[in-house]
Amino acid sequence: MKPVSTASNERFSRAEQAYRYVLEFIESGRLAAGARLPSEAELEARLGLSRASVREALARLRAEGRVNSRRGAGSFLTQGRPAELVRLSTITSVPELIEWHEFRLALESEVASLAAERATDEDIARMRAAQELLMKRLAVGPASREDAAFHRAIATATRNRKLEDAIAALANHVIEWAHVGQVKGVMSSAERREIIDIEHGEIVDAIAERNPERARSAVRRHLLNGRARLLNAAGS
Amino acid sequence: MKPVSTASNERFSRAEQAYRYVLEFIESGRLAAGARLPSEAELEARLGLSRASVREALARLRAEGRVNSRRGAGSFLTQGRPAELVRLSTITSVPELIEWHEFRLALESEVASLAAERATDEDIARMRAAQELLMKRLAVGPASREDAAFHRAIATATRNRKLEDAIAALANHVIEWAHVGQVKGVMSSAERREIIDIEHGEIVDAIAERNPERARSAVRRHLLNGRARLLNAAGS
DNA sequence: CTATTTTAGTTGTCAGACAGGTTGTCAAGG
DNA sequence: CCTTGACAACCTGTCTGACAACTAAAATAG
Repeated sequence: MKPVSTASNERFSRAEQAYRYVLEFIESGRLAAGARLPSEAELEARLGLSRASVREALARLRAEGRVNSRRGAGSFLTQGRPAELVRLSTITSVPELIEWHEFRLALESEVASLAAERATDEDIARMRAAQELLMKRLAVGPASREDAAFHRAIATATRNRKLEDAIAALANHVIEWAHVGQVKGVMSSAERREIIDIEHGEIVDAIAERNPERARSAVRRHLLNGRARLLNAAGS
Repeated sequence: MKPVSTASNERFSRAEQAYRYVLEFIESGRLAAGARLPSEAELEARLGLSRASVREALARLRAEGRVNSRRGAGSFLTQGRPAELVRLSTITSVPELIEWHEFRLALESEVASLAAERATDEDIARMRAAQELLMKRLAVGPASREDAAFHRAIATATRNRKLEDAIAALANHVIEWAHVGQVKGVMSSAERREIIDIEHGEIVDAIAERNPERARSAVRRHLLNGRARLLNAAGS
């Protein structure tokens, strides 16, 4: 049953042969956007491979977003673009930093609201723990990682993987490039620490009390204050 | 008023359950970079799934570059991380569709609010034009592109390129995969058209009025209604 | 101690089967 | 005419069991 291996073919796994075949089929343009591609059984027959190999190839194409499979119906070409969301590129200017900051604000305020609706007691305990760790580290130096971890702990409570991933990536990204704005400034580090403690505390309290609106505005205030701190140091 | 529960739903495919399990295992940090993950047989036993499902999950992780497998040896974590925000990959289940929908809601409501603060008269004219085009096309058939264009017109007014790009990508993505939910509705297409017309009208009016809060809640209502329409099979 | 062989464990692939969902057909009834 | 409902054919998702190809570590022979 197995295909006579013209030994040069054996450099690719069976699954990869199938992958290349389908990919070429797609990119040759023989299929319109959204069209159905041959069924797994059909490919199996055409390629002389087992369904497992064919399915492995399709799984890869699915993960790459080129193909979409619907049970009972078939596998279809994805219409339009290959689609990434947005790339986290290097930040080179203050306006760009602000753009990301707005992006973050949009996600985090909604996240806080959702967290207030869905957080378990364990979630809230984790937030408090993260906050405590952050303050402890902040007492002896910078603590970007811990700050990101705190925001991530909130995102976890939403039970939404996409939001969680985005928050984690964004928090890291914005924090990492914060040096584009002049951070060191008007405020003593002790002062900053105290403000962060208060603001984070308000966020967690609002979530603990299951108050979505309060959580949303607490986050909003926190991030807007952070932005103001960032900018007015650069401004004056 | 209770939100649709996204967390405990058993509607994840088996392969996706496995995917999420392994992904969480990876990201929990219990594994060093380059370390070996549990064998397929082990995962099979832990999750109570068949090897086929486990392999499908691993295939996806391989395609995403998080894992690489060596025959005879095992599957290993890849070292180093891609610095993307979040990838718009295949949507395979209703809960996943809802996750993206929530993501979109977070961005779009903030976008509407910013648009209300910043939109020029030209921006608003463009929104109205996009809306008109959408309704015209909707009269003769589906008009996903035009719908996405409308939402993008709003995003443009924020003068934030990151938000604009993300909105465009997300609107396309969610719309494109909408078939995962139950699209066929209790509602006639004429009814749907009218509702969309009204809801979109409210959004533009709020922005034209320069009323951020009203714009935010109009978008919120629009998207939540859209989601309800999408999921409608379970509803009422 | 070194070199070789054995052995247990792991991924890749094959085969067949069934479950659960979709789509087009077609006849009955308005 | 066309709508409606049942139905059959088809498709993907998943399970089961098996074997082949390969690796790495243990066991063994020198």
